[in-house]
Amino acid sequence: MAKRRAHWLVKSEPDAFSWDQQVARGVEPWTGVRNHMAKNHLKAMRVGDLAFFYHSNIGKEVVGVVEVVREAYPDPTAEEGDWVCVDMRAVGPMPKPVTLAEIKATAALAELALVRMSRLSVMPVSGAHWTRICRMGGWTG
DNA sequence: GCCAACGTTGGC
DNA sequence: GCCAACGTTGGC
Repeated sequence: MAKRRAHWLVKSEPDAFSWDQQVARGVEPWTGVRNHMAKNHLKAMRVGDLAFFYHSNIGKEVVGVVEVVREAYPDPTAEEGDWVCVDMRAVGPMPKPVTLAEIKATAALAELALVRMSRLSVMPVSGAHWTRICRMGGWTG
């Protein structure tokens, strides 16, 4: 049976860590998650899964796609608690970044966690939502 | 700068 | 174990 990839969305404030930095570094640990729901999503990620890279606060748009290259391991930036991080690799930029405003204006995306749970920083994206956002952003990868 | 959502903390 | 107070995130 073929392995089925899951899809995700991860948020970063570009002030702290931007898409350009992700691209410049290639592979980078995704650290700093301090929310249990988000942590559980990180733990569920498998090598080869793809994720949208979303800029929160500034931009408020999906700017690129990253791939999980190392599954959950202890977050070295956590001083206490069993927080985890994964390693992400930049796959490519969205030809046309998909803004939060566009997502909110799309009825088919009303159930997206980005809309429903605005504070969650790591979330799953259904196959249908993934395809839809890729189409909106001109992503053909 | 304000506010809503929501997680965490601490008193009881 | 409940709940009010408080802090943080993130959109506007």
